[in-house]
Amino acid sequence: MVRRELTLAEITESIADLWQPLNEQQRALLAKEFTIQRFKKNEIIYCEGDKPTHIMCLLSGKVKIYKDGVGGRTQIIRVMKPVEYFAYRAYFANEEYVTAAAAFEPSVICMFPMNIITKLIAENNQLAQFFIRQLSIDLGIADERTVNLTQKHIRGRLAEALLFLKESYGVEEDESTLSIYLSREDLANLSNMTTSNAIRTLSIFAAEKLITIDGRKIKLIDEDRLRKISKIG
Amino acid sequence: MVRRELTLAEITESIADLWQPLNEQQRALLAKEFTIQRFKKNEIIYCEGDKPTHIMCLLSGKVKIYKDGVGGRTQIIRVMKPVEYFAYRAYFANEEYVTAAAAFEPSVICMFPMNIITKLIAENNQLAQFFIRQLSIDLGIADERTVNLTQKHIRGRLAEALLFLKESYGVEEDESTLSIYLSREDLANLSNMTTSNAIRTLSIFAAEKLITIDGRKIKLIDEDRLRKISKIG
DNA sequence: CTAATTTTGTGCTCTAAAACATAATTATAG
DNA sequence: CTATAATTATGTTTTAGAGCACAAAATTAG
Repeated sequence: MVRRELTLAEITESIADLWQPLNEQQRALLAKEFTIQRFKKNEIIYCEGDKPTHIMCLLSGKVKIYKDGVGGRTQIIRVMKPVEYFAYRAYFANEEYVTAAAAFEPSVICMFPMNIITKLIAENNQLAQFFIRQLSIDLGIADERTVNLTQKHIRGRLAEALLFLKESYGVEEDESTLSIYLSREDLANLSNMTTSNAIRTLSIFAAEKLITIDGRKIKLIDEDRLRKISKIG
Repeated sequence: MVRRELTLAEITESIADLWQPLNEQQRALLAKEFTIQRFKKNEIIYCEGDKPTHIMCLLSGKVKIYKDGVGGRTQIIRVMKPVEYFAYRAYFANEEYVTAAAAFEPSVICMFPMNIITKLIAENNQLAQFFIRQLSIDLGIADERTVNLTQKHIRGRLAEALLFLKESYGVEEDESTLSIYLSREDLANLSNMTTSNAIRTLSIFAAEKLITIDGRKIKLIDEDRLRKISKIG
């Protein structure tokens, strides 16, 4: 892959949510201040406890937001796809990060200093409303997720994770192979189970012809039934 | 208890977070539009699936935000104390409620139409920032909670819930009896466990002299150890 | 290419917590 | 005040899922 520089035009097209509400002067300010950073596969983007300074926009690649809990277990809280914004919550709440972020795949991230963003928010109400909306959506997802992760059984949680991955990252040309190739461990951390249970349950799903597996390639065969399994828990 | 009408002065003092950023004209608009509603113990305030129309401010009483999940189980997502705002997330996200709310105790709630609030947000940036901050804080709590509820063991979750209740609602004059008297079922729904496990674990805690129980009165005796149990999970 | 390491797959064991059963209390309703 | 229902308490059984062991396969490093 050629690592040429992205042009300003390409970037501003990508970051529309942030860019569009701004006037000329505000855009000039933002254009002057952002930086682009590249992350390798599995590279950590920020850690729990770090002080937040920048809002990040994933331009390309795939990113996980996760949290290490008790007993060496990890929970993937959400996943980011282009062109989504993340890493700003803690700053707004005036906290350190309570989560960490890492790249599933090689990723390109655009960073804007949060002090600029708060300045822009203060003078641009549409931008404020963008964040209100985004945070509200994410909070709803978090509430939903809490209940699903705590109440559903393993099969339900894994089925849900597979459908969620399809929804988030889409499928390949065959219309059914997930476009993201996760390790069994990541899949387990997404669905709140041990790695061996993720492996086992995946095998069972394959035996039941709900999916086919070929290494990390997962193909959803019977989505209706997966949806049912996810629903009933 | 006398159910006299609250005066405007009393109310505006209570709702400072919302009121304070506003100018005279905005305050007049808000004062004209709010309503006060009383809820009996255990009365439902709104249901999952309802369309959100008002932001609510709990003036007095105690409220739970909860979610019914699979298999007849319920998860208490958060609890409200005076003078906190709630029930606005879904409106901002342009969704129906994904949670329900009910009164733990007789409660008085001040309701403001959300269309007025959005109008005020559009013209008052401080108000917008209040919501950004609040949503950011709540999202951090939700992320934290997801991991605690999924990874900690029963003892850890119950200890955490007890400490959380102290922090949220405080204690009586003896400095150690929780000011909220929950049913064992509510306690279980708060800590993601069955009612019998809440009862059992509470008894064990009492036997270990971590707490004393007298009906629904719970007294925290050894907070340090409770904190340790909560921490290690 | 070979060795070392990581990831995946399966089987087996063990345990935390759910599910169930049954009293004993305590509220609530008529 | 009594009857009914709900809540609390405890004991027992069952089971979902964690934990562990080990082998096979796939990556990665040298």
